[in-house]
Amino acid sequence: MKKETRKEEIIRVAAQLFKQKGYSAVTMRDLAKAMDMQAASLYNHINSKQAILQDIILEIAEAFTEGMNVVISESNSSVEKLNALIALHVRIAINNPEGLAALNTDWMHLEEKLDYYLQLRNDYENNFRAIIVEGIKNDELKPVDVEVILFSMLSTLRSLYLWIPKKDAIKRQQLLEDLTTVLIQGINK
Amino acid sequence: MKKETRKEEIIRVAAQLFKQKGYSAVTMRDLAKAMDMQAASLYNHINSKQAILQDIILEIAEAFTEGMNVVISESNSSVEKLNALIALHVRIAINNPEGLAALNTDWMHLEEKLDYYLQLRNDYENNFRAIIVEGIKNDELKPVDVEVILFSMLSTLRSLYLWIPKKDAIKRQQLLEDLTTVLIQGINK
DNA sequence: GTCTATAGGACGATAGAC
DNA sequence: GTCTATCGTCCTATAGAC
Repeated sequence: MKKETRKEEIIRVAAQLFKQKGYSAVTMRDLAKAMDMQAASLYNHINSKQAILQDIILEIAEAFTEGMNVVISESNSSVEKLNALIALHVRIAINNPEGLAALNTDWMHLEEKLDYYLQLRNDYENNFRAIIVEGIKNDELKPVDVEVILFSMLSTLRSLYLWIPKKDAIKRQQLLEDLTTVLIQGINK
Repeated sequence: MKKETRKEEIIRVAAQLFKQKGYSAVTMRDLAKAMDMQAASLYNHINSKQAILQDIILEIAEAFTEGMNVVISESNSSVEKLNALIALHVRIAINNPEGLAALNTDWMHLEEKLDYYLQLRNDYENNFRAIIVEGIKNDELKPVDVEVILFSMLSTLRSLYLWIPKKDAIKRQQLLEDLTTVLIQGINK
């Protein structure tokens, strides 16, 4: 494990604050206070507040894109692909819940990089949708409206960052199994 | 239908802006521009920016509390209660998607009313959890971890405001039926 | 790499004329 | 009920000393 640079530390602490209050409500003075330094000193490590947001969001968005490509190329059945996507979301949510919070709630405050982010998100959703369509076509999934399935799964998976931090390590292992059951098999007996 | 007062109009337009950029990023000058008036003039109708947020969020939070009380007193089986809760969320999301956005993403910017809001939300979640526990106990639901079921259902239902506006009226009627299938029966064939 | 000082502008909100 | 003018504060970011 490489030692964390000062810049990485600032970005990590910023993500924590963004999760609590949102990007717009966090000031550089707030961030400086949490880092135990003066606001002006932050600018020796980062270029702007906006650049911090870009770092946080784009790193995760690109991890999802990469993960999706692996799932598409390596998994076989549609249900297998959906299982792999659930695992992808759980893994990223455990690794970086604060960054995911920023991605989910503050993406609209991206400036130059907004279009790039929206393109990544759109591609991801289209790939997710195609897997569901395929699953219905080959009779693996119930013939429910594709958009409703997509919406329900993505809503749950995108909210994981809110719940993961409340679970201890043991329960997190169980989470993946239970979540797969609920999302794929339903809760009705 | 009563005619909309100027105050109600301001609050409605504010909710639209809050949904787009979040409470902190919307300025009174933004709101004034959307209302086609000067920022100072807003203060003849509302007391403060904070008071607008309170109006939007607490009205919806209280509607959920009232809806939950009706569900608990009127429905019989656990699955029936869950069906009624899904319908409650769909109804409120259709009526006021902008207000729901503020409730979901800007509740932490409530000041004096924050504790009251958190109490309502906590009571609501406890009632929801009790219904799931009851359903597992009387063998209506699969014995999956209660928190995972609660998390999955609430995540989907709380995100409805993002998807409802994208659907036309016909598809909205279908939404309730499909959503119930997905959330209760699962998607696996 | 951190500090003090501050530029230059935007913020929420009020005063008072009409 | 809306306007113009403005107050006092806070914002992001830079300059320059150490």
